[in-house]
This record gives sequence, structure tokens and C-alpha cells, in this order.
Amino acid sequence: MARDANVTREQIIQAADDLFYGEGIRSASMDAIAARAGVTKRTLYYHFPSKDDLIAAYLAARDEPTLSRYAAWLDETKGDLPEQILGLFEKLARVTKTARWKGCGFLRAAAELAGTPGHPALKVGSAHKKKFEAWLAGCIAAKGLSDPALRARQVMIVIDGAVAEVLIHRDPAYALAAGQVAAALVTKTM
Amino acid sequence: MARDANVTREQIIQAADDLFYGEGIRSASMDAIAARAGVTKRTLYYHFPSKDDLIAAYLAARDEPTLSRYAAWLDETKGDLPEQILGLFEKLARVTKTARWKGCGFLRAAAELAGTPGHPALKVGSAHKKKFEAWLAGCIAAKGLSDPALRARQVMIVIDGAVAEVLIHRDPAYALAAGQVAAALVTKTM
DNA sequence: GTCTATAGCTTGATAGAC
DNA sequence: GTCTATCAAGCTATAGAC
Repeated sequence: MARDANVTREQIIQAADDLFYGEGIRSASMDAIAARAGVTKRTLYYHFPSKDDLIAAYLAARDEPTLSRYAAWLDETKGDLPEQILGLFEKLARVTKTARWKGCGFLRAAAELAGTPGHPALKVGSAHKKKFEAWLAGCIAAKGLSDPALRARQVMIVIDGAVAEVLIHRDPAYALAAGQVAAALVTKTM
Repeated sequence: MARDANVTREQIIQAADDLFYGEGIRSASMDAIAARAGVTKRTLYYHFPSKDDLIAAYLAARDEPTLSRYAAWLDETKGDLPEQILGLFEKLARVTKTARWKGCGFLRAAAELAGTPGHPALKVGSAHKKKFEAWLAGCIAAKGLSDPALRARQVMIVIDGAVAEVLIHRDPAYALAAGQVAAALVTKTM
């Protein structure tokens, strides 16, 4: 039945997210993902013809939730845009302290798959970051600031730089130092 | 002979660098590394007891050359510190266009090994980035700027953010946009 | 210190039944 | 659409000779 198929598909995606994000893409085996999803490998391969397809689907499923999370972090913070950006980075710093947090899934996929240039998951990751950057540009343009596209790009660089640095050192302080830079980037007088 | 052992060891490290950096750590097999180094697996395991040891040694070997490269990029550029920083990012943008460039080996290792927290290579990577940050702090302090430690940390965030973004989009323009931010960070009037 | 050879296991993917 | 069973290849690491 199509209804059950979607449920099964979602269970597989969830298992893939747990293992790809938790252990790394190459480290997580199709065996382990099938077992975690509670299906056999035959069923897994029925829904996803290859591991590469599953990797791409795993990242695609993270796109919307990731954007929503950052948008919520911004919206939850009172004040003008620089203050909101500071709030976003404070919330980022907080989640990086949790045991589950292991950096940005898109960036980690790009890092791990850098050796296979045409990989479908790389396109998904690039598209996600473009969407993120466009959302930032919209927030900046709404405040009437000059050069929203450039500022959005620079804030994006600072966000991913902060995430990378926190992952490397396991120190949330980097996110707070980054927040200051990003806040300055969305302030009229630079 | 000890002399030949060092030569062999260096050949293995070179082969590991080619394959770990080129294809990814998990994707590159010990078989392939031994073959590329022109030794048998027995010899490979004589010099490096495990793959994890070899990964750590591969990163350790990249430490000094990486720092020297960035230092050269700074030194080669005429002008005051903000101009030198701009020059550094321009040179970064240029090398990202080469086919061989695939991001930062340290960051990619951190991304790939995020699932194994105690891995020796993660300590090597963190130590390298700390050293890089300390070098930046020295450059900034030498110019008499306030808060050299904080500024260095923020420049580090921007550098790694730029590298991450260029890797994701395969677009050197991100490095140039990042250069403006970093240059502003080492300017007296912020 | 380097060789040949291989153990012991895991991998991504498939065959055929129902 | 899901199952049981299995493949051929690749993996890390080791044994024993010289």
C-alpha cells in the first residue's frame, strides 16, 4: 500500500539521519540503517536503489527543519536585527553543548564526499545553503540595509565558520565570538 | 636501516596525504595507500600500527606546511595588515580553483571523524587550529591593535567559514566576500 | 624492515519466494 | 512491498619467512 510505503520510507530516512549524522556517511552501513529502521535490506533497497540515493534523501529531509530552526532562533529573540542575530548565535552556542550535536550535516557531507564531485548529495547541500543565504538576504533587505545579498553571504560565512570551529574545538565560545561579527555585519554603521 | 625507514615513512605519509585528502579518510583503504607508497601492507603496518595512527600522522604532517603557506600569503602582500589580509584571501580564492583543492584537511577530518570523539586525529586538528589562531593573534598584536586574541579568533572563524562555503558551492567568490570581513576585523576603527 | 600470503569480517547490492 | 538467504568484493589487520 502506498500509505504504508510512505511510513516505511520515513522510518528509513529517520534511521539514516541517526546514523549518517551520528557516525558519518561512510561509517554507517546499509545493514545498520536497515536494522535501525526495522526493515530488511531488501526493503531498504526497494525504496532507495543505492546508498548514494539514500544519502541525498537524508540531506534533503534535513533542509526544511534546519531552516525552520534557525528562523525560530531569530524570531524568538526580541529587538532589532543585530540583537536578533546575537540571539541566534547564543542559541547556536547552547545546542552545540548537547551530546547529539555534531556540526552541520550538510557541511560534513560536503567534507566527506569531496572526493566524488558529481555526487547527488553535494547538489542538495549546495542548494540548502543557497536557500539559507537567500532567507538571510530577505531578513536583511526587510530592514532596509544596503547590499543585502553581500551581507547575507558574509553572515552565512560567519555562521558556517562558527559551526566548523565549535566542531573542531568542541568549544561553544567560538559561536559567541562569531555572533559579534555577524551582528556588526547587519548594523547600518559598519 | 634507520635512514631508509624514515624515507619509507615519508613515502607512506605522502601516499596517505594524496588519498586521505583526495578521496576522504574512510574511502581511502590501507591497501591503496600501501600500493601508492610502493610498499606492502606488512611494511605499512610496521610503521603505523593502525589506520587511526596513520590518519593522525597524516594530519600532523600537514600542520607546518599549512601554516607556512598562509604566512607566505600574508608576507607576499604589500601594505598594512588589512591589505595583507585581503591579499591572503585573494590567494586563497586562487588556489581553490585548482583541481587538487578540496577544502581544509583538518576540518574535513573533524567532519568525518565526528562520530568517534576520542580519535587521536581530532586532537591534532584542534591543536593545529589553535596554533593558527595564535599566529594570527601575534600578527594582530604586533600592529598594536586592541583585543588581539578575540580578533584572531574572529578572523579564524571567517577563514574557515570561507573555506567551508567555497567547498560547498565550488565558488571562490565566497573567499573574496570573506576577505572584506576579515580585513575589517583587523582595522582600528570598527 | 620488508616480503608473500591470508585470516576473519563487513560491505553494498541482488535472487527468488510470496 | 516485504521477506530469507546469499553473493562477490573489499576491508583492517596478522602470521611467519628472511
